[in-house]
Amino acid sequence: METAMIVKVAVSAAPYSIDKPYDYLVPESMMDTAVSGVRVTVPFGRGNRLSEGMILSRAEGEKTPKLKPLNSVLDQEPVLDSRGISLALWMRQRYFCTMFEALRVILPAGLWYRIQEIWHLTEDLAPDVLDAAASGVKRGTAMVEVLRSLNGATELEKLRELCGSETVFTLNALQNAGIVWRETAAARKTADKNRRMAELAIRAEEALAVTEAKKKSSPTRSEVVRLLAANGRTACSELTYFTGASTQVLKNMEKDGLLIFSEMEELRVPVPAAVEPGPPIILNDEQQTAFETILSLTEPRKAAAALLYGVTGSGKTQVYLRLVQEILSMGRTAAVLVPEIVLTPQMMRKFSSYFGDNVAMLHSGLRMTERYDQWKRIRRGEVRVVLGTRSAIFAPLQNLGLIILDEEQESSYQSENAPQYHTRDIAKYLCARDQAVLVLGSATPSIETAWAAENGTYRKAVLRRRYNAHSLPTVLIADLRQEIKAGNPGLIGEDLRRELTRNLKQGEQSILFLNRRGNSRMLLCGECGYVPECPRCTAALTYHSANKRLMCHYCGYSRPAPEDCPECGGIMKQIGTGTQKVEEELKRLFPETDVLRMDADTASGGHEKLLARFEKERIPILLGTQMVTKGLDFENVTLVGVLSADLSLYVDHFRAAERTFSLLTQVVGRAGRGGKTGRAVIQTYTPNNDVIQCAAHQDYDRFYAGEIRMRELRRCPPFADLFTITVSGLDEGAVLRAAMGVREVLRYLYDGSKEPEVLGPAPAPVLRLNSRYRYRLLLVGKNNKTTRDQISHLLKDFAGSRSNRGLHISASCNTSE
DNA sequence: AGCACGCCGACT
DNA sequence: GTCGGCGTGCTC
Repeated sequence: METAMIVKVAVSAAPYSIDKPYDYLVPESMMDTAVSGVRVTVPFGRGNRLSEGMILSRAEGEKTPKLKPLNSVLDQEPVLDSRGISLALWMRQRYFCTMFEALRVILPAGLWYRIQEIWHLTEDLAPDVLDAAASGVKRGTAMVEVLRSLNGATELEKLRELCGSETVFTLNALQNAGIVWRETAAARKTADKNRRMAELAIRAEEALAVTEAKKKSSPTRSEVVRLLAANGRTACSELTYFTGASTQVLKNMEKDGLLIFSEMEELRVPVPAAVEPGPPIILNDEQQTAFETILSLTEPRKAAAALLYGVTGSGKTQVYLRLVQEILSMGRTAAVLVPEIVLTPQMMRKFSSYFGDNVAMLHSGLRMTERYDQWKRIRRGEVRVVLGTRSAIFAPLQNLGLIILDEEQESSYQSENAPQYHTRDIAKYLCARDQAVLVLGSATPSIETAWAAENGTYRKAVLRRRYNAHSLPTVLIADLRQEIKAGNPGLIGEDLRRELTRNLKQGEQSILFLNRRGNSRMLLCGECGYVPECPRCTAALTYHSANKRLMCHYCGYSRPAPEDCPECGGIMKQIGTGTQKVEEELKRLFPETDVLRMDADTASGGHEKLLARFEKERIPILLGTQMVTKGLDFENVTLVGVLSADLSLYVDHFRAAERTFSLLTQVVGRAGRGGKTGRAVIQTYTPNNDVIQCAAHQDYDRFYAGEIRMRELRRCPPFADLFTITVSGLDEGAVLRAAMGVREVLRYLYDGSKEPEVLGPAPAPVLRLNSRYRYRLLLVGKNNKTTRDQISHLLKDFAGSRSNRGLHISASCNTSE
């Protein structure tokens, strides 16, 4: 038996159904560098296409003919240790993703490479010799022509676009004949889409002349040129937003000599100014007790978790700071996670004032390179505290002693795209691994966390006193049904109007909150009722006033808003209860008053700026969606209005009540944080609803008592887990049939057992997304290894079956939506 | 998924 | 005869 050095590799090209460690030979030249935790490129599949991979382990083994050698080693030293590899393995079975998908979220984006295959014509061959040889290969002559037109070398993807599906076959045949050769390059992904700029390549008048002449056939080009002529150099992302031109359109325009691209350095994220070291932290008795309770968990060096239940304004941050100080003094490290860091500047300031260079801030605003640098600093042990959002949980801290999840109930802790990990799960895993303490902080804990604290799984520490001891706001529940009876169909009822008037008179500021995501405003034909819909999704297009375009919030499709109805020629009207509509109503009611609107439409310029304006210029009314609820802390705000509390309450999701309660409680807590007592007005059509009542009284305990009963009754978390299995594809009938097939498999599997229960298939909330129909099945049971393994098998079987060609299947557990 | 192989019918 | 369609099986 001949032996050789063999490595096990997680291959990125392997989809879920065939994901496993693949064995590769280590060539002599890579003997020193090909160790576990380094990334490699490997030939994979029949065509030996190059794929990225990561070495998981290495050992001497039998040399079988099947084994292929590694192609190259990408890292000089490992980017992941064995514990990181174990984490990826754990995520793989927990989130139904491939090993490589897990690795992709664990490592910082700036570290990743983009594999390029560049094909060259053999340079030293005379053209006629080359042609003669190419004519012997199927489609060879055409391929050679294409390559010649591209100066003899180009990327595989480009050739694919131009030559179709048989490209790889033809190239391989040409390569065997010595006519072309393949270069593979692994380029660092540095291009950030926001930094790519475009400008006109020729004089504006010339460019306009060209495109205006062809305006009929290529209106988008004409739009792009007009915008560039008016604005000069513009970011490609903006061009896309304002004109609807795809990247392909822009690329083609470059090719035709109309545009040139350039890269612009993104603005540097301001380095937190050197802050004065903070004064010693003095805790009040309640905080001290909470601090000691949690600290006592660190002593036996056994993994443990605590819920820090602290009402708004009770000073949770002070407790966090003290805990981190203690952990550092023990020689260990700490991670502090927040839902959205740009909204917690006070927290960032505090952490830098107490921990200085010892703390690394990780948030989405960082440039990829900056993020990568922070990662390197953490890895080298130069940083011992990390403060950041969701993905900061993967910061490579050594000797971890403490993880804090602030506002642990926030849905932003769950990733929206595969793998749909929840930061809390990862934190639990890491704490168990490192015998660290997990602190879940919240004024409105998730029901699962509160349950675990109730039954003793978590310790519980409580802060019930508001820090500055000012009283709770006076809350008024306004009954919108009365408004309708009184013939006022508007969005702002009498009570709210009265309170607003009072605030305006007193020169105090107000915040109005529209309990709805984003800004949804549609166009509707006033005559025939036609509503423009997305051609790719089952969704109405929303109207954006900033660019006067209709856009799809799901897939990004956009087109110019028509003035007349394309069906009947009638005049198009704007409808929807978005913030813009509220703004108009406010203008009617208070014509003299400034209103600052903050939503998805206006926030592109950065909401910090808007918030700063609100505070500085003392603009009387701030109107916004979800984002106005978080972290706002303004002395002069004495009135908060919730326009329609029902909007998020009657949603078909087991978390609807929890979210609404949390949202309303936070909003109400915004009022009167200065010396003055605040007021809150909650408008609703169901004033007797328990959730709204509890939120109005800031009564979490009562809310919890009611909700936990409901969860048990309905078999929702924490009493059962909800697995969602989604089947998608282009043909609705095929998707539905396949989903029914999956149901049969599950029914058969669980026949006779009480659990798990199988529900569905039902259409997804957005049935068609990006031209794909989606049907879902629900599995109600316990998220344990057995069930996960069964689902995993099901997914693999499904993907492996011929009859499911063109269909896709995925699974997730307890996810939002 | 992505690719090659191989087996058939419709053309030069 | 050969081109290209699609069904089938494999990925170290």
